[in-house]
Amino acid sequence: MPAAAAVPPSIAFTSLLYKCKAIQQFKQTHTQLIIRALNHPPKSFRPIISFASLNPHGDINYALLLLFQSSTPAQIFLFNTVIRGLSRLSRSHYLSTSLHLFYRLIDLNVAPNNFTFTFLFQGCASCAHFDLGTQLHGMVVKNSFAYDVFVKNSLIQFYSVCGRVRDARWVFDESDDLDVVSWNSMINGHVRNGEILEGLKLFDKMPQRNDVSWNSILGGLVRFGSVDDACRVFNQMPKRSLVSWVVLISGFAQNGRPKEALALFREMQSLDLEPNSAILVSLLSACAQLGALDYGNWVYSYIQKKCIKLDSILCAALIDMYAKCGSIDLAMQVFHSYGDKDVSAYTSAIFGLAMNGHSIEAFQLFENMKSKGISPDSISYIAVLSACSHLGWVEKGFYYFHSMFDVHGIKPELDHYACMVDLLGRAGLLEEAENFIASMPMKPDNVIWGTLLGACRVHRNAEMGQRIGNMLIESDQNHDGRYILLSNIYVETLKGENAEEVRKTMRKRKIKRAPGCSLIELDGVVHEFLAGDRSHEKTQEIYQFWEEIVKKIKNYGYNVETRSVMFDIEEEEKETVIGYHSEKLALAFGLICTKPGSVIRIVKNIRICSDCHSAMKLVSKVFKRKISIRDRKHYHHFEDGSCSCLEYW
DNA sequence: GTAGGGTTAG
Repeated sequence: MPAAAAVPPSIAFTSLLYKCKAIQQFKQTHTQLIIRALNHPPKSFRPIISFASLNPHGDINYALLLLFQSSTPAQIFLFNTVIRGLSRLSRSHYLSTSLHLFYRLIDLNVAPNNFTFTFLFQGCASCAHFDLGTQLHGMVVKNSFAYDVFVKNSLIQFYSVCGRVRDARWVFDESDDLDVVSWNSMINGHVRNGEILEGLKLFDKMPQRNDVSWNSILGGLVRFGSVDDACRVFNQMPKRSLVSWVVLISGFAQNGRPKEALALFREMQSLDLEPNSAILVSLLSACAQLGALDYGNWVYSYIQKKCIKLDSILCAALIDMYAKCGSIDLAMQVFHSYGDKDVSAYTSAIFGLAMNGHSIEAFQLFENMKSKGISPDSISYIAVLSACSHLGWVEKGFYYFHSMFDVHGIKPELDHYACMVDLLGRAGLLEEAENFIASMPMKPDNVIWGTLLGACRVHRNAEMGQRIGNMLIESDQNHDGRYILLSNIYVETLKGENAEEVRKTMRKRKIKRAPGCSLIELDGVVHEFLAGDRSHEKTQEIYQFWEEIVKKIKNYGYNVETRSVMFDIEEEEKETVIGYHSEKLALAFGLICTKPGSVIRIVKNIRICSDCHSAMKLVSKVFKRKISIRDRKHYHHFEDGSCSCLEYW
């Protein structure tokens, strides 16, 4: 035998276990240990239980098994390690297991210590288990572990997460040995509960600030204050960490300011800072909002180049970006190439298929997901209901709506009801939609009524439209879109006077109509057009070319359709206004600047009008171009004279 | 070969 045999294998393997970094290495060593040492020597328990409990690739059940199999006397250290691992998993059944271990310790006459309580409070915080946490707090006070600053900090965190900011503050105020983490936890407690001013007050009083405190304030302003205030704080910060960039970039992306998100990222790049996956998710969301496919492609290639792990969030964001940029094929390529599909990857793909006019495939994917044993969640139901809506499949919609609770125990929320109202409304079943709203177990919100109002317009129901429209503009006076909808319903049902009344009210209340705006990306630069816009550097060319386009498509039967224009302008002017709708300018620009045969992609902030819709169909035929337009609600892929929406919109 | 906490993320 070689000289190494002199070292007893159990000790040799135990020391090897400490050195393992990767799961494969750990498993191999572990297997060898079991084979060569015939069993787990007591000394090997610590590294194995630590790895199994705490490593992301570990196995908490294995740790539990070993803990209970051990014939040596119970050691508080090992119990604490497993409780710590359980707490991290943030699932209530794991929290019960932790509690079970805690009582077992007491049964065995082993005293829990300050570590035990810290980990238990972390578990209570991650499951927001208020009752259990307060009971344990009582024990902590009795055992005077409450003097440990770690225990106190975990209590502050626990109460804050449970929304009990007063209790958290009580722990904080009672203590005289606070450290920087206590301050940060308390500031964050105020901020996450919407008490920004309290958070700021504490921030001002803080003896020393590190970047975590700044980031808490920054995050609070993004969530509950304003992104502009957050910007000001960002500019004042003595030192920014990666988290600061994450917060502000995602703040822009989530508040409908995608261009600023991209601009801030550019600034970050100029400082040679590398983005993490949270930033990439925000960039993808910004690209999705802008329809910026080239930029989105760049993000994807960056992920591949830097070998950034494609987790399920990043994967879902990529699928969403491609789908919203009109490239459903690329979206599905990402989806299929992703090995570890979870419900969010499926949901993004189902949404993407539905929104791009492939509802049948969306249903198939939903069924396919279930057959793989992945349970649909509340959001995936919204995706599949929207697929029903795109096809006008009312019965199927109700089938899914009922199966949600009956089969999967998911209670329908406002969004699901809104999908159903949209489905019924678009299918022309307006009264059924109204009855459905009346049957809701919760109070319908304005989004639901707005959905029905939209359906009233599509189906020209002036009576119901008037009733609901008036109710809506009174209950939410600042929403410009609903005034427009109502006045258009009047115009289209030949009730010009009523329409004029709506306009008057709008003027009196100083409500401005949000301008229609279209975006088109060219070589990574996003160009923006408003209706009748003359600010683009190629304006002259664009307008001239549009005139040529109109001449050509008129030969194929194009007639300017002015039905959906405001009623209070002359017929001739209507033609001019409608003639230069933003998507037409973007289209002309796209035709001038892109190679023949390439796809033209446009994103519009409001819904496309019927005149633009028929013009696009003809252009796709006459100029032999695929045109994809994403409007506020739907996708329109125009090809050879027809549209993927099949006129159902 | 006995450890622990605070900020971000669809």
